Amino acid sequence: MITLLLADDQALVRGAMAALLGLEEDLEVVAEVGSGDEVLEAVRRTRPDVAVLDVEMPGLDGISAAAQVTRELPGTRVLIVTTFGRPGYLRRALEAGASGFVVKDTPSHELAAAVRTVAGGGRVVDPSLATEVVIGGPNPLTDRERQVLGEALEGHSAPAIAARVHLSPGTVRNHLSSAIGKTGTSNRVEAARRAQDLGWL
Amino acid sequence: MITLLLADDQALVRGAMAALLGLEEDLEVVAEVGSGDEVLEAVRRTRPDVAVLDVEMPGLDGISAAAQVTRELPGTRVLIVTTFGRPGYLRRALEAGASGFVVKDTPSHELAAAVRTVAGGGRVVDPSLATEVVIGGPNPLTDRERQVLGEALEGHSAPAIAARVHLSPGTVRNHLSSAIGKTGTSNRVEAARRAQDLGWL
DNA sequence: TCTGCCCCATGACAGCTGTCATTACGCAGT
DNA sequence: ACTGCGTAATGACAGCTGTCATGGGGCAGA
Repeated sequence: MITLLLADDQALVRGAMAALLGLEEDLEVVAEVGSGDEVLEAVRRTRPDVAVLDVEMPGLDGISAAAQVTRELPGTRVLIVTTFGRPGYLRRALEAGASGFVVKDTPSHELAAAVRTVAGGGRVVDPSLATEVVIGGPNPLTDRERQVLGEALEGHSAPAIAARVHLSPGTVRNHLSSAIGKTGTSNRVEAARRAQDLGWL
Repeated sequence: MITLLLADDQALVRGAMAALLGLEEDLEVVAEVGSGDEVLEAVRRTRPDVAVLDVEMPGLDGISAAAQVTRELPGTRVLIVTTFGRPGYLRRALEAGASGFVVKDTPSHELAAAVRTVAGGGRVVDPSLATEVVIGGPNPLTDRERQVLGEALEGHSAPAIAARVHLSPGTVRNHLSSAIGKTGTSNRVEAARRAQDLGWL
């Protein structure tokens, strides 16, 4: 019997996945949580074979939670299940020690198969994303560029961003200009969107 | 026996919801589709009692699909299930003839209850969103403002938007300025985000 | 040590942005 | 007929944006 923990902020989706996996003879959902902050505690308590984590969650995101779990309780393997198939997510998930990465577009019957593979010590990776990771290469943005781009995503102006991160407006614009160049876009909004799509934020 | 159609672009979520609802004695999933374009055809073919539709789907969105269904086959009632609890979505869903509106944050066991209520001719509406609709009031944006704001959301500049919608750059800026005023924001990016959150796009 | 990279900053430039006043047309409702 | 609204356009203004050149400091690797 393979025991499972499910983490997804959308209660309906979480419950539905529990129902889906509960139909399998050899799988048992032993814990469900709705935020990344609760994952570690629940894993400590229930010691599941596999933790199925969503990336987008309030509080701690699924990838950070995966890092916690693989560091403290390596007996529990991690399978990341996410809405957004961003190459950067996959890279970061694997760096965090996740054993599998599946997008929510995949057929539902493959989820149980992925869980079994991961539980058996294997790895499951979306093939189309894997190729994108190879093509896309590593994240070229510096820390400051990411930070400033993240603020720009909210719609703040350069002077506003400067005040928030304690820099001069001119420096903010330099970082933005650099990020625009690296993303191959022509303004901060496009740059922020592209960076997010590639998982560079 | 209540028959159901499920529409959600994420196969995993769709399958999981089918599993969840399939556990209920009195419910039966008779059709599953992954895009809004397929909804009407599937409803015509299977004549379900309730169509459970996601809003965010490729092609035709869930609300437009709901309008098609309630117009052509009023015997099938529509329950909208969405990730984003935007007030404007609720308003538009009800205008489109939907009988229920549920966000994916709601507990999974309530979904079956919502389905039964809708099937019985009742209405299900998320109470917190209902109050927001009352407070928020109707969409104040004009057609042009929505159109221009939608382009701005993509990160296009005023001259670029002007070329796309066949207007003068000055006129585009006038519409944007007006939209910024109506949303109570201070630039086009914030305005577009706010408008989207309120379901005004 | 020297090179390279990241960081921070300034100044200058052309171009874009948000606002306002003003004009004009068409199309409703009164 | 008159008013109001949406649409479209222009011109002007201050301020913001993206780019470039240039300077400096720190910190790693060769």
